[in-house]
Amino acid sequence: MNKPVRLILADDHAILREMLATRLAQEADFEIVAAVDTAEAALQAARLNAPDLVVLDIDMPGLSPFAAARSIGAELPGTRVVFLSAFLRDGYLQQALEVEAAGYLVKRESLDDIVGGLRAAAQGRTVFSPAVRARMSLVESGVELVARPAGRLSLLTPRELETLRYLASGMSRKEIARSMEISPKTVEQHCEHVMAKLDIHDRVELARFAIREGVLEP
Amino acid sequence: MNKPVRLILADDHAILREMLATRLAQEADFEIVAAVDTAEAALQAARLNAPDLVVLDIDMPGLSPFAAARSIGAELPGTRVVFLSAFLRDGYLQQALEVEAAGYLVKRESLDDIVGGLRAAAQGRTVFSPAVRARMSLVESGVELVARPAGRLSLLTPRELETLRYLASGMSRKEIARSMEISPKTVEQHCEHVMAKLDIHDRVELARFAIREGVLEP
DNA sequence: GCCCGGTTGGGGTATTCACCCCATTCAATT
DNA sequence: AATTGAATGGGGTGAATACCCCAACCGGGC
Repeated sequence: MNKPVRLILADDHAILREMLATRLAQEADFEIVAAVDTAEAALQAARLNAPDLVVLDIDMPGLSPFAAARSIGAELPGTRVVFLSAFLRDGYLQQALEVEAAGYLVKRESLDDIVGGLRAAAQGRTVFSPAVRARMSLVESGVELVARPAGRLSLLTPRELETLRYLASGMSRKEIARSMEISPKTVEQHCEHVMAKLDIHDRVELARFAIREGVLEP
Repeated sequence: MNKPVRLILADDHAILREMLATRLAQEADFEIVAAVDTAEAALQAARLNAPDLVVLDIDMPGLSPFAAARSIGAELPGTRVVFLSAFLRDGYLQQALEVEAAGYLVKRESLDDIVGGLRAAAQGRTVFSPAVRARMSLVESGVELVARPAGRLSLLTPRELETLRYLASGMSRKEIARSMEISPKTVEQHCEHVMAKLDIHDRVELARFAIREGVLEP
């Protein structure tokens, strides 16, 4: 009989956290050493317990789960991190790859698949949900997915960022041109650069990106 | 011994849905008649089974859970609806009150509290998470929430609201048509009605409106 | 019965958008 | 001096959008 996988579970949704902890505790090869509701608490618990696996929900307030994962990776060589999120976002995926996560699972996945994924991750494999893998192959076949530490916003030049704000606020190119005192054609040029750099192909996605990044109020 | 509470569970996160179904099935007084991943499927299942309780996650793609709740309320007098969401938003709360929901629980609540809340809702009580109640008293001590004049969202028909969610998520009319299984022309028609009713004239403003109103994630 | 709103479709048009091509200027680096 | 990147412009194309017209069906209410 192998030693059980000692794991820490971090999710701010108590209902999910408690149920998943209960479920994993029923598995003979899992041992929950902590179940917490912030990335910071997960980091502290990891330092104390040096677990085999840390499961981090991405959508938690407070300390960035990616920052916590980076610290864990630096301080605890024997501890692997698997991300769990309700959403599949390029920004999440990029950061997960950047911190060399052991996996990225989405919550629409079935329970058995997730438990199986965690088991595989504990055994040293790198696990991604099918939807995540699909997104990865799409991206690498098109534009390269190069890790950018400061977020994709830093790819933009000042003028492009300014254009993004106007674009995401819903203005037409003509209106933006008047506001920026340049030609509509130049606005269009900036617009194309922004979209290419962010791998976004329509204005609605652009607006949602801007809102998520905090450069624009909803 | 009372008859068990027959309930339908709708959440697009399979992991949450399956675990909660398992947990409720262990309770002697609950009986799961369906566990689905869209509001539409929940509505159909409710029509077939006339359950005592329908638990609807709010953050699901497709048919608005509030529209589904309205239909259930109109067609099935004996069926009560409890909303479950990761987020507490005024827009959600307002719509939940509008459709006379039996409750609004947030996922940061502990499992026992949520199970207890569902039990209380099945017994006829109206249940709100503590955070939701706090928000309600805050709001009603200031401005009226329910009688808010800015309920422009209520101007939309169910089908228009559903279209709005797709529109604001960035999909083209063709894609929406496929998702809704209607002609692109009808999507366009709904789109025009939505824009006219909301006095909005482009998709970016539509997306920001949807995000502000809580019908869509950023 | 009759009307009306909701839903479903189609036609047409002008505008805008996304995406390619291209050139020029200018400052900063190499 | 040469090059690179940013910013400024223009042309053109195909698709999507916003907005107008119209009709049919159906269900509920007056």
